Amino acid sequence: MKTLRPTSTALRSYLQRVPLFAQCPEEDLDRVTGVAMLLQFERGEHGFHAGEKATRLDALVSGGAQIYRTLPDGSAKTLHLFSPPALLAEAAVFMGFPFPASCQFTEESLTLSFRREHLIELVERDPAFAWRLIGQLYRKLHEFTDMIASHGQKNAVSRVASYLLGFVRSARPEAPGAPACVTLPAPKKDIANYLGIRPESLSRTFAQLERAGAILVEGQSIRILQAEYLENILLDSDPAES
Amino acid sequence: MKTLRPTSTALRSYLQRVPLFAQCPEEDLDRVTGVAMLLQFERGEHGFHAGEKATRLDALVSGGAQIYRTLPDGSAKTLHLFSPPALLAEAAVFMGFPFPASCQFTEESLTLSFRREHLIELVERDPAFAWRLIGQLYRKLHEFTDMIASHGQKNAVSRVASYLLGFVRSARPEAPGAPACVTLPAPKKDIANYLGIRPESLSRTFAQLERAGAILVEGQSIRILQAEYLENILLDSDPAES
DNA sequence: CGCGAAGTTGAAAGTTTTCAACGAGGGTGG
DNA sequence: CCACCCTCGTTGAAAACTTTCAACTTCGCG
Repeated sequence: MKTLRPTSTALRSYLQRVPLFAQCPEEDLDRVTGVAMLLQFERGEHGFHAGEKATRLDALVSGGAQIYRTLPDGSAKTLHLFSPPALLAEAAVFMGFPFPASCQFTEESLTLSFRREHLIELVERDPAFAWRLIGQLYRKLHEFTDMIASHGQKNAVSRVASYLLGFVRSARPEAPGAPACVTLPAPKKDIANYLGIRPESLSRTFAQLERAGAILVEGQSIRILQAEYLENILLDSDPAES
Repeated sequence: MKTLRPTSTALRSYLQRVPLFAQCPEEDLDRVTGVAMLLQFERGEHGFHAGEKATRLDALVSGGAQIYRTLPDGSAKTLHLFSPPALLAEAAVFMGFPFPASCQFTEESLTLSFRREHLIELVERDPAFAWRLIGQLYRKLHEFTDMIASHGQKNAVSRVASYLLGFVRSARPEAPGAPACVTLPAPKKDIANYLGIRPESLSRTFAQLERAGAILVEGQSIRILQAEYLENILLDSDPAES
């Protein structure tokens, strides 16, 4: 981890992309800019470990990160894959609790970080900030809801289809007919872990969807040729029917 | 759904068992008691449906409820199984958003319910209340985290063991050596759905654990004879080893 | 008493995991 | 600059597991 020394205006432009701060009044932004730090992490480095007391809030502004938990048998389960902009473990930080899971950067990353006490001060000064925070937590709860529902899908193909469509839906003010292009937020082995399947199964599933002409895999980026095909997989496990 | 007319003191005693209100100052409790309703739901009845605007907060005080989502293919996935006392969809209510999932009572149940506007008023009057709310959301997030990690477990036996141990750990100020007794919060088919397996698989898994002498199944209640055995399943998929 | 839902059990079918081998890419050191 | 090594990804075949389908039992309730 390295602490960078950016200009104040650079900090400010990063700050405006972070969900929780985006709608803050100018006055708060000024105050926050003064206490923000810009940190750099290398690929594989940890942001925090499960059990540590939360004292700092990291906002991912570039790169990628994953939240994972170590299971009793020693293996790791990825709970969340983050692409910027994203807040990492905001709930634990605000409550001052130990982190319930660990955070590792899947690529070289930059975070905008704040010490806990500064944030608490901010909440107490601005009641609307508390509501924004609650809104963020709601959003995260909602994401987990989606994730658990996805994991409920019977077979690997459905889970992968569901995962890919998640990207198509979220980032799409573009041409509706054009083939959307998705860049995976982490190496495929991590994606597989997140989806609850083995890397081999993910590979086979991609190959299968590629043979069907639904997608085109080019390293870490995937072109969605027939979103319709993927949707049919979710509707019924036989996409050829419709 | 039926609206009951309990005495004010009865309401008050229910209220004190609800997490969010338990630590409220007397003054707030008085105010809340005045606007609380006691509702009765029959088994199978819905508390709310996905997509409806959240206007009322239900706190489960007796019975049981499940939160589920309908998947694209028409099947339902149980996201949460609640035993009293529990808050149902508090985040959606406070944010005034549509419910992201549906709520159905798995047994005849009683809820202590509040209209949204009354709660908003309460938050604005008492800033500490907002923190309690954030704490609740944190707890729920944490639960989801556990749940996703559990679902990551490879085989059905591990998931069931993990599920059972969850009860043992949470409700256990009792004798450490004595066999703990768990009452399932819903019919087995719903438990199976929640665990992401088929009812048949759950049945077989229970039978298997019973043959091993780890548990004793008596209808909806399960006696844990060897918690140690279950823990070993999680440590390594071969409990006989240790 | 009898119906219907819930639960149990068996056997076959279908998926995923596991194990193993191999190829491609990136980074390091000679 | 190239050889080497290690990780990641891919592919095949066998093993393990869960689901599916079907029949049967149990339980609760009208």
